[in-house]
Amino acid sequence: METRPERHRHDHVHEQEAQEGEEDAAVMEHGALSLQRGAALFGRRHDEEAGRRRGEIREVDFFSRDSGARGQDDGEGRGVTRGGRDDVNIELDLLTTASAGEEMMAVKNQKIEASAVEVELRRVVEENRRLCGMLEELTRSYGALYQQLLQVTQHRQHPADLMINRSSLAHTHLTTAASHNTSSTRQLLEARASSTTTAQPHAVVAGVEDEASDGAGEASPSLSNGGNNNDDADGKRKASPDAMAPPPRENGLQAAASELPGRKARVSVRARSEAPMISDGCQWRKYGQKMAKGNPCPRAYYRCTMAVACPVRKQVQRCAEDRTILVTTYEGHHNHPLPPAATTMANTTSAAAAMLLSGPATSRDGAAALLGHPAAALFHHSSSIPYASTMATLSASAPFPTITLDLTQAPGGVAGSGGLLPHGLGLHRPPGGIHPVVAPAMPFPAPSPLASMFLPQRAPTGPPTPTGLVARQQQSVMETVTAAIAADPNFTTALAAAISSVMAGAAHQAQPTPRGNNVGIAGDQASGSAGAATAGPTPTAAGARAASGGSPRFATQSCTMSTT
DNA sequence: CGCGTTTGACCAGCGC
DNA sequence: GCGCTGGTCAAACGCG
Repeated sequence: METRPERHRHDHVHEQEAQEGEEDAAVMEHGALSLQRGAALFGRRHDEEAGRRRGEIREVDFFSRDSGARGQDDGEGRGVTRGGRDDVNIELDLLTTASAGEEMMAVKNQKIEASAVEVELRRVVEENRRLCGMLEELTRSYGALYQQLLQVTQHRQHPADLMINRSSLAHTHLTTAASHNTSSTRQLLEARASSTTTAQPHAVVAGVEDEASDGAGEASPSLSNGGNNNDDADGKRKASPDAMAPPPRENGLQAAASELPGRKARVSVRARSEAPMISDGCQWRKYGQKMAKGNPCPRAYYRCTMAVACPVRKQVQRCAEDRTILVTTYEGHHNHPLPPAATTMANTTSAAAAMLLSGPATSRDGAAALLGHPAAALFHHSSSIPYASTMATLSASAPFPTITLDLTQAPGGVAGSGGLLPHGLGLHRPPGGIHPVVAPAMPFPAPSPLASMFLPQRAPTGPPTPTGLVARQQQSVMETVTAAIAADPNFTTALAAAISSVMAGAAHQAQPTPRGNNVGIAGDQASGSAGAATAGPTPTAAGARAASGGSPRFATQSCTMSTT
């Protein structure tokens, strides 16, 4: 930092020297950048050397024997590095003048060497950065594979639950370089494909595959599968972009998906927010608004506009019971590259949907069904999630399987829409208020990183609130969590990893980690969605649109997952 | 003028 | 078959 000005001065000086013909051709050949950097390094090195020799040489007639250029150079360097100690600088230059020819050559050689070292340093730094990235990716892939191994183990213990999270597997295939040797995984995929005749969430599976194809081909329109799956009535959208989507692949899963059009997964996020919009990294266009039955607040319909034919849609509606709760429902899978923030959310929702549909949810047996889900097994297996001992949901007659991430429950068991039992055992009542469910509780530091994922991008009015500051302070934790989620399409797995990470991070940051936050499975009929997420409109859409820049208060400090 | 929102109309699914 | 509801379309409108 402090040497930067000095470096610039040296660069400037040496450029002048070059222009004045005092630099030989050898130095000039290194180009301006190398020359300058090398000169800068040399300047420091030279100063140090001069300092070591300080006291050995006492002559003071440098200026009288050197060129004007050198004098200028010395003067520049002296000002910065020596703090105005002219004697020191003089000694340095005196040393140079003692043996003018040889010293000049030595200096230039040192400059060349310094520039070479600099270049090498930069190269190494770049390589190190690249390796770090690779290591991170490998770590993520390893974690994903490990969690999937746990799932496989669990599946073998429970043959009835042979439903495999195809999405996570596919994702792993895409993201892990060493995935080509996961024969067991492929076997499981085969088994799953052959078992599509069972009452499985085909729509979700198809959507998952779509996500996989996304990973394979970024802008692959194959996501149209997701669109088909998501469209409960394909014929109803003759003119819609979804209808333009290619037909389902010959894959049996796809065919099965088309056979069960109503089986489309949704992921709903309930967040307590006074802000009209929440940020999920995507761009949305409102295409409709309806008054939903039993809710005075209108429901807004949004479509992803990041791609022409992106099938992802989302619904935004405020909770009838508590209008401070914003329910955002995602549906479908993006067929285009997403920005990191959007990718995180998309992966999260897709993974949640995959988990939901990959389980025996069709039985609608409630708790038993979800308890049999491999994801639930993960919770059981995870020693870092002491409260995740139960996954239950009561039967909900929702037309679509929906998994709800409830971020509205406050720490300490104070719930926004539903109460929390001691130790985080939550009783979540969906907006519809029809199906209370027992939700497993999970410790979360406050504010919840998951909630932070939905940090609002706009606020109706007013300056950033303290909550926003807190959120920024914990951005690193957020990033850790979101990265963990994004790394694994299996939402439950990722969530477990995220929670563990958060807990560790919270301890590291010496931040309080109240255990009032929960992650549970519950029935929610009010919302659902899958895909990417973003801003949510409010009943006051116009005001919401106009408002921006603020940081609405997010009291979301817990996460409850509910499924229907 | 282009883009996004609003809003009434239309369509399909579902229950009675 | 009818009505209700959810979801979507598309013309009208507003804003920058």
